[in-house]
Amino acid sequence: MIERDATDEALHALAEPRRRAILRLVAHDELAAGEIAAAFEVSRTAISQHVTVLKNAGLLTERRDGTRRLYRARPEGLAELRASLDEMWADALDTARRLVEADRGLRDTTEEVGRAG
Amino acid sequence: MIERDATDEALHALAEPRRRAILRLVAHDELAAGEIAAAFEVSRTAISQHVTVLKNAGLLTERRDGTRRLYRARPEGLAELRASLDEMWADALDTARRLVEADRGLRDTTEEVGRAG
DNA sequence: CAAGTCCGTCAGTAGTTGCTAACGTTAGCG
DNA sequence: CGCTAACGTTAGCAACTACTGACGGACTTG
Repeated sequence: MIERDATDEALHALAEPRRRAILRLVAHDELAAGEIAAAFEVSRTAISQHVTVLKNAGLLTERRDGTRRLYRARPEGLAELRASLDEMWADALDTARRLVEADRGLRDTTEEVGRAG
Repeated sequence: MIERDATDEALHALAEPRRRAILRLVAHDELAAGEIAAAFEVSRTAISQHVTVLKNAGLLTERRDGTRRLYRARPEGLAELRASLDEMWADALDTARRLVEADRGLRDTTEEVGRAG
C-alpha cells in the first residue's frame, strides 16, 4: 500500500480514458451506477471499480436512494486539481514569460539575466 | 499498440510522480539529461525513459549541445492540457453553477440562466 | 420470512509499466 | 584512428492495473 497525495490520486484517476468518459457522463446529470455501466460495453464490476477510484480521488459524489446509488461529478475536486497544476506550472510559465521579455529587451541590458556558465 | 490522443498522453505522463518531479526540475532551468538523472536515485536509463514520455506528450522540449541534450518544460503543452480539461469540465462546472443559482433564485425565475461568455 | 433488485467486494488473469543491465550511437580530443 | 564522455535503445523482470466471474450486503415488495 503506497501513500498518495490528492494531486497524485486525481491525476491517476484521470489518466484512464474510461474514467474520463464516466466523468463526462455524470458531468451534467446525476446517474445511477447501473445507468453508467449500461453506457459501456464492459462489465458492471469494472465500472464500479472505476467509480470507486474517482470517488476516492474526490472527483465524484455519491448519493443513495433506496437500493440505487447516484453519482455526479464534483467540481470542487476538479478545481483543486487545477489549482495544484497551476502551482506546479507557475515556475515554468513564469520562466517562459521572463525569457520572452529578456529577448525583447536585449539592447537595454544594464543588468545580468543570469545566462552564464 | 493502442491509439492515444494528446490529452490522454499528457495526463498519462503527469500521472507518474517521478515525471512530475522531473517537470518541476526543468520548469525554471534548462538541464542536461545527466543533471536530471543525478537528482534522483534511480538509474539514468529510467530517467531517459521518463523524459521520452514527457517529450512525446509535448510537455518537454529538447535541445542538443554537443553530446549533451538539454531539456526544458514546454508551457504550451501544459496550457493545452489545461484547455482540454477545462473543456471537459465545462459541463460539470456549468451544472454546478446552475444548481447554485437555481437554489438561490427559486422565487425569481424570470429569465434563463444563459452560459454567456 | 422469502423473493427480487441494485450494487459493492473478493479472487484470479491477461496486459501494461517502471525499473536495471548491457549495448549502440554521436560528438569532441589526441 | 583510437579513446572517452554523454545519451538513447533494447531485453528482461517484478509490480501494478483493468478486466471478468462469483459472491454477499442493503433495500423494497409481498
